[in-house]
Amino acid sequence: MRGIEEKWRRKWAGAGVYEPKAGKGKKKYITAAFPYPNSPQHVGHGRTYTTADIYARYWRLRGYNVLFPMAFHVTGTPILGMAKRLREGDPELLSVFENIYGISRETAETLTEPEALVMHFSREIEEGMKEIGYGVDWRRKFYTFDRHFNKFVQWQFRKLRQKGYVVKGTHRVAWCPSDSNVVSAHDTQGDVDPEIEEVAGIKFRFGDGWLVAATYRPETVYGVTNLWVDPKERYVKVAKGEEILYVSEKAAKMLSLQFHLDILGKVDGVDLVGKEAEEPYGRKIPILPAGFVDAGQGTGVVMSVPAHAPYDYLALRDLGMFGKLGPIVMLSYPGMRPGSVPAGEIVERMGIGGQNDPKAEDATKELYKIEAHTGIMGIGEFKGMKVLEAKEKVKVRLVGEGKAFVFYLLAKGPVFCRCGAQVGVKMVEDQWFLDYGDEGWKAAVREWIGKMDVMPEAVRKDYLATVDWLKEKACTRASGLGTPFPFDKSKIIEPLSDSTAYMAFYTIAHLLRDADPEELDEEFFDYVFLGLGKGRKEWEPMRKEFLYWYPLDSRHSGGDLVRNHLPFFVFNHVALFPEEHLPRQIATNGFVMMEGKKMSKSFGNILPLRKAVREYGADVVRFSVVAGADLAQDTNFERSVAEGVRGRLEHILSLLEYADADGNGRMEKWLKSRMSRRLIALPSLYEGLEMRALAQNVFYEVMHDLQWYLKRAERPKLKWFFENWAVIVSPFMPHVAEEIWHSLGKKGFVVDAKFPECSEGMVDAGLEMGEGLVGMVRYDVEKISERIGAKPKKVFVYVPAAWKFDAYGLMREKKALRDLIEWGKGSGVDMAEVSKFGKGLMSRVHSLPDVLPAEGEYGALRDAAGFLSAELGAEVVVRREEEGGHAKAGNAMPGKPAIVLE
RNA sequence: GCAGGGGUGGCGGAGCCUGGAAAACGCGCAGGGCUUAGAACCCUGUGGCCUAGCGCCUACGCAGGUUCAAAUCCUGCCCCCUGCACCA
Repeated sequence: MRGIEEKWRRKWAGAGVYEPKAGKGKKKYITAAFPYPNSPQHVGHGRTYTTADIYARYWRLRGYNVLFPMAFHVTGTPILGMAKRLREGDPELLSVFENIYGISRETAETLTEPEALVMHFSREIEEGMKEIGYGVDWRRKFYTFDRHFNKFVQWQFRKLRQKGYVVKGTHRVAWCPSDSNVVSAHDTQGDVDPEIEEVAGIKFRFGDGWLVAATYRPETVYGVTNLWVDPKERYVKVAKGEEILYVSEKAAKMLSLQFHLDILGKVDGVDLVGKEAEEPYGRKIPILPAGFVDAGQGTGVVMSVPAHAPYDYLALRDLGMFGKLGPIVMLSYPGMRPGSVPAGEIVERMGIGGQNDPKAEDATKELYKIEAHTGIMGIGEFKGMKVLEAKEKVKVRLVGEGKAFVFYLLAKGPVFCRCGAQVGVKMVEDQWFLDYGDEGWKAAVREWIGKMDVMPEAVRKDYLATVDWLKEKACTRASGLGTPFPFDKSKIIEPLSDSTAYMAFYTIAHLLRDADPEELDEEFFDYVFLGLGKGRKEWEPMRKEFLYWYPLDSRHSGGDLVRNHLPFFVFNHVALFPEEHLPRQIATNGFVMMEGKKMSKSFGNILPLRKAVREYGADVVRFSVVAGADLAQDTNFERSVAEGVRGRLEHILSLLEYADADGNGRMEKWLKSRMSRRLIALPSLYEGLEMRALAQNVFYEVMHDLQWYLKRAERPKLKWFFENWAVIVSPFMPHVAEEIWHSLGKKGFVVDAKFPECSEGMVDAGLEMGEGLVGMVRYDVEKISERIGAKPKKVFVYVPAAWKFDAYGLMREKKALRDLIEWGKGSGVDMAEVSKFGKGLMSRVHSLPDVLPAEGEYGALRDAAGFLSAELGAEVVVRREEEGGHAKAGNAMPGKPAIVLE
């Protein structure tokens, strides 16, 4: 198999089959998301590319000029970390390289620079793509750190800025103060996702300044009875602008990432205890000690609402002060007993001992859920309003009155960086954004998504939902490979922002090989991509190339890009190009699992693409990664299935010996009829990328047909079959198809052949029904033999009486016994029989299937009598019910002949 | 919390949009064929019961409803998966 594959790949390449010329006839331009070369590809990566390649190959067969290019996305930071770890000789990574990627230590030691690393994996991936037979136009290959490409991206950002879509502002990120770096989930201890949440810091007048309590429930300020501090912690007096605040020392450290704070002095928590503070509406409340206060979260000060917060209730009870202070019940909800204290009730119900009882956390969550979602405010300006709405109103009001300020902290905190330091929330100044929150831009994007083809269609909703919640996207990073940001060259454009319009760049990439990147200025790209300005003579070919290939006809990627890359891609196209150059279609697919499990390094179950190709052959791998499930679903790569595919393929190739002849007998007509059905159905299946149905129609069901044909035909004549099958299967299995094509003595390549035209006229439903009948009779006879435990010597098959066919047709049409009885009166048939027949059909009168006419049924069975005799090892006699001879003959129904065994 | 998707045999999954004989196709398993043997391949079977097949019964997360007819349409409930960003 491998020899065959390599032979055809070489011939295709030699003939430049996949290097289309612009400007000739109808075209299809198809791209798949370019790979990030930080590892070799596994079979999972193969799914998207194979899907796109199949799609591209289908359109070639339909006579389109098809462009399917590929490049490498080397932008990003992970590759920097990987190079660093290689430099340091990280044993874990070296082991992954050796055991999973198959890269020797000696080679790994040469890959300590990011550039060397990406080039190594790019070559590896490119080789793999060639080996699996993707019809890529490699002349257009580029890397996203190429200077030509950098110029293109910078042009793109200039255009976006001219439209006001590139903006500058502050931005909050999870931040490690020790590393001075942005922290994401894989940088934290325990891989905690550092989720940023907004909280209200409510100010309580205290001495010369304010004690600040952080809360998610600002609306409960009306129920506050006291403040909590941790007596064992140290607190600090700080200046935030004009204001003087008191917070815990640990909290101050975290807050200083968000605000400029000057530390003025220190005070021990225990010294705060017993003092008084004033809540925003003037009530004096005491400051009390509590053990549950976490000085590292929020501000280290907690406002106490004992009626609605189990912790506050418990801490107050632990102090023996419950009842002396409040409680103030400030909201109610359906099902709450009048006069009850919700926090007290839940604490009693759950039998919670004190503030250190772990169950207190569950009680808090449960009560919060009820109160936040169903609660109604009972006191204050917002009395009668839903808690859910009041929450926001109270916050805005307090902030407006200077009695609170908004800040951010990490949910589920405290979160720790791998280096050990506590992670905080930092406000980054001078951050550049792409303003995907711009309503005008969004509206245009929504409109275009409405017009585009989306496959699978169900995903359209996801795109629209994503567009709705998209807002400013930080588009630069401090480091990494890629394109320098044109308005601040010290920054690099981050990977999801430099990969949104590169499909346009492919159209000219091969013509820029020898160009000086410095000459690729705004004027150049304006002319080539937008037709602006006068242009120069030497730019003409590129302008033509772009105008020919654009718009992009189909974009392919994994479903994981639906929430980021793909909407960005639409946003950027909408911003840059006129409507006639906007993408026409997006197709996304699910993941590939390995033997039912997610592929991952830790499971050690990653099957590299090139290894799979070596083991099973390119065509088998291509088929296996796409045919197992519909586009949207996750699919499963199973070795047993791949082996099954390979086995069937070998079987089918062994039938090539029968490809020397054509025939026009009953069974050849039958096979042509079956195939014609598929040929007629296939275009819409290919165009809709209905992978599961395609797999059935070009492979599995074709096998079934062949098996029946081989059983029924005297001497197989498969020339016509192979001539057509080679073409329709070639998108999935181009190498095998090419081999068949040439063994038939065909000229040219099958990958360039014309998709077989087929007319309805070649479908013979009657013939197929007849064969169905033959199969059914065989099945029934075997069933009966089994039941009576004896092989028959003679089998009588009775075709029903002619009148039954008329009666059946009448029942199908009228669906009423009365009409049949009327008909029976004039037919001369015994009325008892007519009535019995009709009653038998009544229960399923709404779903009677189409059947052959009497002569057709008789003819089909008579023709197959010899075959049935041989199969059943008994003489088979086909008779008409009218001929009589056996009592059971009367049981015959259209589509269900009576059978008598002797 | 918000958004999106999903519950069908031993398993992966068709069927749902557009109601009309659920389980296509594959995997696994069982029996048989071909082989010195094996692998591969081929054939047959695979919810239960049965008055020889053409038959009956039971099944599509749970509970209702609409209909001559519901896996499919409607209502309520239960459970599961994915995403929530600056990152590939």
